[in-house]
Amino acid sequence: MTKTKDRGAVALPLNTIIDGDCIEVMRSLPEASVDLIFADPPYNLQLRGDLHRPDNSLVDAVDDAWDQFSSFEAYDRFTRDWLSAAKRLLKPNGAIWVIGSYHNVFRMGAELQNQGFWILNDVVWRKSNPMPNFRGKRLTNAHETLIWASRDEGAKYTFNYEALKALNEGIQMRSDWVLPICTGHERLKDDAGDKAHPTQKPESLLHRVILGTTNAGDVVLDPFFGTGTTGAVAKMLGREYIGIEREEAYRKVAKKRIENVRKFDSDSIAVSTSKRAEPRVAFGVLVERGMLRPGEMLVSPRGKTAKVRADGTLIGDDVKGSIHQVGAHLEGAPSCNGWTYWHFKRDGKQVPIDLLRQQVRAEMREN
Amino acid sequence: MTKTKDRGAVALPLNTIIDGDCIEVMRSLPEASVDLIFADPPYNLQLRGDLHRPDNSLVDAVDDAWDQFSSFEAYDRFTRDWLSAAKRLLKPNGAIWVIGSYHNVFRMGAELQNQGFWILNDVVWRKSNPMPNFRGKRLTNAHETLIWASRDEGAKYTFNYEALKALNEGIQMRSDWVLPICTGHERLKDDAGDKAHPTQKPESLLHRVILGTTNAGDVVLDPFFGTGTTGAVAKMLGREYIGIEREEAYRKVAKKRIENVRKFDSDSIAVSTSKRAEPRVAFGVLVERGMLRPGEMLVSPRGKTAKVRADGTLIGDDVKGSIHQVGAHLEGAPSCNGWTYWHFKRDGKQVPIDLLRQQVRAEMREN
DNA sequence: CGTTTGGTTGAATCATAAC
DNA sequence: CGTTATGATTCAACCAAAC
Repeated sequence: MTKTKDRGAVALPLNTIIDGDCIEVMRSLPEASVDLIFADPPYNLQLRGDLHRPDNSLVDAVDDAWDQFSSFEAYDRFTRDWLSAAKRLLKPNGAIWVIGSYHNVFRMGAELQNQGFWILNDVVWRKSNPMPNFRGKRLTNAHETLIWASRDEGAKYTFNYEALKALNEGIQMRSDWVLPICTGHERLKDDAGDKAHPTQKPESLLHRVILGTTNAGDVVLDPFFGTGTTGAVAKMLGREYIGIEREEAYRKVAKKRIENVRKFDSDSIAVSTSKRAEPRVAFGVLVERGMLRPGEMLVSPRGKTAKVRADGTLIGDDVKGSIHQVGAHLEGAPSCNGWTYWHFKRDGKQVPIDLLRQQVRAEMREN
Repeated sequence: MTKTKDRGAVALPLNTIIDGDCIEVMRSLPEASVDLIFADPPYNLQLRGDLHRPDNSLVDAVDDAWDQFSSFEAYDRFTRDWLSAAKRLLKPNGAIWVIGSYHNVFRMGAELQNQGFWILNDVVWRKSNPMPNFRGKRLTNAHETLIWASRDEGAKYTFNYEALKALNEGIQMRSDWVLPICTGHERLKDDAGDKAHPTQKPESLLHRVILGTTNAGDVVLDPFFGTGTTGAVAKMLGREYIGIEREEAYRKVAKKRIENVRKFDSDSIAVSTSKRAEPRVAFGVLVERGMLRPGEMLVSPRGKTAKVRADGTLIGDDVKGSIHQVGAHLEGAPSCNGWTYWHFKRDGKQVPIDLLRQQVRAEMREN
């Protein structure tokens, strides 16, 4: 899996997690060699005292040393340094994603502009299940903000418009994304059973970022690698990753995690480019949320099969397209409701995919 | 309707629209005299050329002179000046709302922090009907960002938690608000039938802001008044407004608009309040009034018991003190609300002692 | 085995009046 | 001003145990 790309004198260590401070490491890597950077830096939360829930339990806050800065000036200096090192690494048509909260995102956004990055969108991750405001003193902090920017104004950045549109019921993707926070089995635990990292991001978020703004084979670098969500999703989607992480415990967890990830096959990774492909339902969301996996086979009541692709389309023996199109073709029918036609296997039984849609709808209703 | 508030030498011109540059005007008004500022400054859009829809019609872009700045530095200087003038105007417990897009909001947010404002929330206005991205080159820009900040860290800002919770079907209000953009009858037209202002904000947005973060009678200032949405909603909700606007055409439209607005009656303006705003009642008063008798046993939901003493304290097996102290001790909790924790028996049923406090408060209101 | 219930938790700048 | 005491406050998701 590990390989390198030679860029003149220095090699680019692909699909590895580099130990060290991200600024120093980035400065040591060859310039103009990376297609996309995804960065989830410390938020500088500035929490004051303890916080208890109404039931008197204590909230496990982010109080790690790596999130502490002495002042806005110190945080700005840090931001300036890592962003300029990142810019140097990007190819001319490369792009960057950063994520943050109101504590730090305004400073990151301003510095991106100061350094000549060109903001393409700010994107709101609307959390379907945020932590409430326990004291009733403010609004529930229910979102985080991502900024997507190209290296320079006028850059020919990558944007898979049709793939994201397919993920969004055939309607063009908006700048607000409703996704659950990372919990349950996806949330990595340490040996003691506690969360391995206080701020692990959901794979669904990275799925959308990487699918939408890179091509297969692109190099994706994450300078604040943590537990390696970026690397795991990049590997699934057939992209090359480079992680930088200075905490040994995080590196260890990330390495093991990514080793267990299987790359989806090429058919599954291919995204829609046809303007005709306009699925009328958000089948792609099931894939994005991990309810169905790219490469997984769906079955019809009469035994026809088709394979799930990462952008929410299907591929059969001699046909590809939406769940409805593929179903109609296999049945020789003018139309077909893919939601009731296609089934997946769970515990030996065949279950219609419509069941999964109902689950998603239930979650969406709650917003 | 027009009136003034004297603050020493200079009068505060309430419910008027002041002609002039907002920085100069704000500097001329008395300091620490305003409860809330709502600011919708120029976004510095940096548009590059005309944009046409797929049907070749031309998009009517924001290309007004007031939105043009020569550089980020010029925009930052402008932001610094109007924000510092605004901060001077705010009462110690005052607060500010600003709204912007990714073009300017990061610079505003950073400058708010630089000047010592304390960010309380960033709020996403998620547009239910945004303009699509006609070129398919980016995500649909479907939201704008508001920042809510108090004048200083530690300020006792106004937040009508219960009112916003009621607006949200009984669930606490989140930081993402889904509201339609301003269209239809609400969208003001000029004499030629064109939109009177390119960026008129919906009244629903200001309704939520003003209802949630001011009290009736508070002074709300808008330094970029435009067509006066802030003034119109402030008047409806029984708040005093001050508008500053340098364009005569906007002032004229705003004045006429607000004259036609009727204030809601007092009952409609009153909002749900929290228990915190209710007068404090000493537990001993219940004993004093014979609602509970010394020697009577109180019971917790989980079966703990304590005895009422004549001085309004409780005594348990190995602890005595206030209803809160004894409850906290018996539960091993850092704190405990004795009013909801302790119950007395009436007709065989367990009733929380908070019911008795409500009776006392009802009697107090009648006097 | 399916369903219900109870417990836990998540990037959080989370109190205030009285003394 | 600091200290002490009162007392207000939660939503969705997941999981394990109970039924």
